[in-house]
Amino acid sequence: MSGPKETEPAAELTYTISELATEFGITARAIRFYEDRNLLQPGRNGINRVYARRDRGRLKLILRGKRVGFSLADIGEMLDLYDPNDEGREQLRLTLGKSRERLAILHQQRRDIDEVIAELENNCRQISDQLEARTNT
Amino acid sequence: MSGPKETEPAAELTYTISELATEFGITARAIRFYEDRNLLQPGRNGINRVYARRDRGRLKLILRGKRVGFSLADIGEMLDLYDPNDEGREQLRLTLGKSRERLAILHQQRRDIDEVIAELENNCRQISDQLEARTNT
DNA sequence: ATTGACGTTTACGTTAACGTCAATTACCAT
DNA sequence: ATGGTAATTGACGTTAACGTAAACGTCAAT
Repeated sequence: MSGPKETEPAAELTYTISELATEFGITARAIRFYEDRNLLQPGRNGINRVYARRDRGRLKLILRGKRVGFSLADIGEMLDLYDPNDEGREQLRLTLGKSRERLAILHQQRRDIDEVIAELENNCRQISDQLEARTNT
Repeated sequence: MSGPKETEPAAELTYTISELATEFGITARAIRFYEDRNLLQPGRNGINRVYARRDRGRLKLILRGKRVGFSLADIGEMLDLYDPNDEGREQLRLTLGKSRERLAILHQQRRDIDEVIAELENNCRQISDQLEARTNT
C-alpha cells in the first residue's frame, strides 16, 4: 500500500489517451491496440490510462516506424533495442546483432527511396517541360 | 491491321512467370495478384502469361515500392505517373500534382529513415562501447 | 499412355492493423 | 439525482496482400 495521496511529487506531466490521439492524428483505439501489442505500457489512474513522456516518446517512434513501412512486430523489436536496460554481455551482443540487421534493412530502404525520388523528380521535370513547351490555351 | 505474323521481329526477350518469381524471390501467386490489381498486364501465349522487359521493369518498381512501405494501391498510382502516355494538358497537370504529393511523402519518409538510422547507430555505438569497456570473461 | 513439371482459374483461408459498435463505468456540472 | 462527456473492455467486422488447396490443361520425355 503506497500512501493514499502524499503531497503529489511534481505533477509529472502526463497525457490522456485522447490528448495523444489528437496530437498525433490517430485514434484512441489505435493507441490501445499498440498497448495490446506491448508497444506501450501506460500507467493507470484507477481504470484510466495515464501516459508519461516516455510513452509519448515511444508512440512517436511507433508512428515513425510505421511511416517507414515497418510492421508493429518489427517496431516492437526496435523499441526493445532502444531500451538501455541492464543486459548481460550475451544480451548486449544479441541486441547489437539485431540492431545491425535492422540498420542493413534501413540502409536498403534509403537506397530504394532515393531511387524512387530520383525517378519521380525526373518525371516531374519532363512533364513540366512538356507543359512549358506548349504554353498555349 | 498489323501483319499477322511477319517474320518474327527479334525474339523480343520475354520471361515466364516462374522465371520472374525466382529472380525476384517472390511467388507466382504474388505476381498474378499484382496483375489482378492491374499493376501488370503481361501478354499471353495461348493461356500462358508472357512477360516482356517492360513488365519486368514494372515488377521491379512494385517490389521497390513495397520495400519502402507503400500499398499496392499507392504503387499503382505511382506506376501510372511513370507512364509517358500521351496525355492532354489537364491530365499532365493532374499527374504533376500527384507526383508532387508523392514526392512530399517520399521526402518525409527519407527524413524518418534518417532519424531512425541515426538513433540506431547511436545505440550500436553505445552498446559496443559497453562491450569494449568490460573486455573481460 | 503415363508421368511430371509448369501453368491456369476459382475459391476459401490467414494475418495484420485497426474500425465499429455495445455495454459499462467514472466524473463533473447542473 | 441527472445528464453529459470521456474512458474502458469485449467482441465482431473489415481491408490488404497474399497463401493454400482443388481441379484441370499441356507439352516434353519416358
